[in-house]
Amino acid sequence: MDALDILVKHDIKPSLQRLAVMEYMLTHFTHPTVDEIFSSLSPSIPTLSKTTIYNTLSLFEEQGVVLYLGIDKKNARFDGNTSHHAHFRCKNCNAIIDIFNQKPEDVVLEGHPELVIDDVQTYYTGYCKNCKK
Amino acid sequence: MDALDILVKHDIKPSLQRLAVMEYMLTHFTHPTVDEIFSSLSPSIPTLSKTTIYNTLSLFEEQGVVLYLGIDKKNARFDGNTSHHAHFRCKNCNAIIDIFNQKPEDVVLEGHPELVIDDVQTYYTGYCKNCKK
DNA sequence: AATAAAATTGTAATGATTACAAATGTAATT
DNA sequence: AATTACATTTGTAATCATTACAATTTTATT
Ligand SMILES: [Mn+2]
Ligand SMILES: [Mn+2]
Ligand SMILES: [Zn+2]
Ligand SMILES: [Zn+2]
Repeated sequence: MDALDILVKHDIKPSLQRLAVMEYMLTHFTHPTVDEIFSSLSPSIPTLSKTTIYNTLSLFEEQGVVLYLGIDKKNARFDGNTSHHAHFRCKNCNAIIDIFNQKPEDVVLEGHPELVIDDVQTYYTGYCKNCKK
Repeated sequence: MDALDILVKHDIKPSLQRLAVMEYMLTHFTHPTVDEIFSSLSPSIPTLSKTTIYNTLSLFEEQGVVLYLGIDKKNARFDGNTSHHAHFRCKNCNAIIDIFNQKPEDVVLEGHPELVIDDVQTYYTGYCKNCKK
């Protein structure tokens, strides 16, 4: 399913800018920052504004087509992969790595029937292969 | 174990300000923000500076006596309870609730032997008892 | 008491995010 | 095709939590 399909399916009008951002998120599962997305798209869309990136990602997040990651203290990170997975951040190089082999934590719900849980994010912190030792 | 014990055990010189912050964290497991801590302590320590709160919490976090929580998009949150537990944030009232009955996720390590994992934080988002429906 | 080191304080700088109004683009209507 | 309404984008300015830093105060050492 390509960028256009995803946008129309979520009732998001597929403007040039929105398509570009969606396309970027579907081809870069690097959990990019706003600046990284802007810097990458800016050359091909010379009139692009950083505000549009903020607006677009905010809209995408509301509609559930991207994930907001609060794993990085400095910048917001976004993930075009909305399937259930956790994340690891290297304290040294700040890389964010997907952790797919995680057990679903829905067992937790048992203990808190009074809470309505919409989302779960698990963030690991440590050192990646290149940075350890 | 009281505030003084914890500080000396972690080689943190127990100044008046540090003791006050530590004492606050041990009696308020509400995951307070810097402002909340400052506002609460400021009356009794009139010369207190907000920078000191930042410095102190940063030192405490390095020494592992408090936990930094990145669950809140706006402000940093801190937790005087460093035992393994997850957190829930209500999208409406922004309250942060402890989730204790969680299975340890160390099973995840099996799938990523190349990573050195120092810390895990799990953040749930949704609506609390008062705010749901 | 004098000196050195550590901690605190106040103020200024930083920088990511948000607010907002003007400009542009798109769709509907006559 | 012109007009109007509406949605989106853009640029700039404001916000505000956090950090940097130098001056001051406190504490330890000689
Ligand atoms: Mn991911
Ligand atoms: Mn807690
Ligand atoms: Zn690394
Ligand atoms: Zn609530």
